[in-house]
Amino acid sequence: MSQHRHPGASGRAGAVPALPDLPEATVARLPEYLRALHNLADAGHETVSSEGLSAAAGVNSAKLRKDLSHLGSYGTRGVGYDVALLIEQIEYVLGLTQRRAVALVGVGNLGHALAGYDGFASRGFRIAALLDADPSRVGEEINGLVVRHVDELPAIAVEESIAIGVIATPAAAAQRVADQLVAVGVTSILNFAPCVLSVPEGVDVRKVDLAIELQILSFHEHRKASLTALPATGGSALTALPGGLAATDTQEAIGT
Amino acid sequence: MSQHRHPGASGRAGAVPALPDLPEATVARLPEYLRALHNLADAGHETVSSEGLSAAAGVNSAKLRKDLSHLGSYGTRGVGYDVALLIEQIEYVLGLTQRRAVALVGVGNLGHALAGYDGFASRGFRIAALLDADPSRVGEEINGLVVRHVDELPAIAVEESIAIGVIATPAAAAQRVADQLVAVGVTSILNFAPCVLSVPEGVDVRKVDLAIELQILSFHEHRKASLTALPATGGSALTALPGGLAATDTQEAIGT
DNA sequence: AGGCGCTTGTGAAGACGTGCACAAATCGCG
DNA sequence: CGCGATTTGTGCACGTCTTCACAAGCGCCT
Repeated sequence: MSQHRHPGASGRAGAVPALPDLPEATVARLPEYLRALHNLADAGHETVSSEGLSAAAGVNSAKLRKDLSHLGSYGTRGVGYDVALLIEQIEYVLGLTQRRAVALVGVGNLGHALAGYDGFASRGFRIAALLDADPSRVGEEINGLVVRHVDELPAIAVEESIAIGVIATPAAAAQRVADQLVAVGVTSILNFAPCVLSVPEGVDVRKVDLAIELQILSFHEHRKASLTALPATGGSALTALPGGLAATDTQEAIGT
Repeated sequence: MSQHRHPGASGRAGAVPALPDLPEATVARLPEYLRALHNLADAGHETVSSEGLSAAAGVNSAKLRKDLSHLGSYGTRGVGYDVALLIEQIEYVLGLTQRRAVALVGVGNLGHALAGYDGFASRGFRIAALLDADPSRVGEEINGLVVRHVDELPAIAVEESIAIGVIATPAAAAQRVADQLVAVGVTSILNFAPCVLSVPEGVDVRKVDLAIELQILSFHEHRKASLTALPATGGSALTALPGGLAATDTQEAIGT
């Protein structure tokens, strides 16, 4: 790409696209901010303070300001952030200005649901292909897309320009699919199969395991149960917990 | 930490086993270890070294040892860990020794898939109720369970002892459902709706947002693209990256 | 124009997580 | 019985993330 002017332009002579290498923790929160911003925009807000936005996104306001400061100074002191401008900025940084094609492999139970999930399209992704290794599933039409055989992947990768692969197969098949995706040049994979994937350097894999989330909750349940079973150390032990139970990823008691 | 207290048989000597408050990062990895251990057990292994297990789980071996050390000393120097014993220990700590009842609210696209997902049952969870607010969906049978109206929640919470609530509704309905779950005593919620939930203190909420995962991958795609587009500053900039691209949560190039 | 209230952006400190490197411990074998 | 090979458990240093607290900047009102 040549000079990719930021959406909002905003001067800064010939500034490079200059994706500042954001902290990973910040990157993980940007989509949340983006969603909150869209909600605010729909509600008619033109500007929002860090306090307001952080509340809508469920994070600490200082954290939000620091996160946003990493992508440049797009706020106005005494006023807040311009909602529309911030949306453009975040979408640019996240690479959402171009609609990315997603190949979904495995149209079983979960794959079916993913194929019909609205959230993808509304966030700038386009499911470009549905694939499965089971011949009996090939040909089925889901949500306007016909399921094709996974061996057609090379051809499909040429037709559509696949940017991201989603694996929703059983664990036993996941590694093979990953290899096939990598072979056709896919460098980002979202893995729903409960297994570890081995991929060459430069390929990013994110994993989502629904059962793991439940197990983490189970731990906290177990822990809470064992705590309430202890009448000792005064009731304060339970009510005075500042945020000790709070998990890194777990949103906690926000109050109203 | 000298006296090993086995989950099942151990004598529950008045005092609660006193779950050592594990670092949250450790808790999040335990389920992964558990899965790897089950695989090893199925493959006939009786013991496993930290090196072997960490490879199977896709983590650093030192990290694994430190994680396991938090739950006590269950390894044997020079030998490794007893697979069966470690499975018991982790399952105990995670509270999986008792099968927990899960209420799934929202049987739309995603809810349907979750209702049919094998991974829950095989990990010690039991979907005890399917609920929906849409009367036209009530009565439908999915995987042997009949969908009931969400207003029946109080009754159901008494019948079954619901430990965890799963929200798979549209975002607009999620907060109301969360309130209903909290009202019947649920203190752990897994939220698939793309919104922030507000819950009272002591209630744990974990969120899974499929679109967010894709957006994070999109960022890395965008970043990789902008890097390869820059021939300047010597090729070293690209090849010399030690692990700079590596994401905290993203598994990276494990090589073979 | 000047002051005042509000909000951003950031320095600094602390909490947390990670990974190296090594001492301690165990087994098997001669 | 002792020795070496092996592997766990952990002290320590380093990097990342979070949070507080506050100066700098902006707009509005008088």
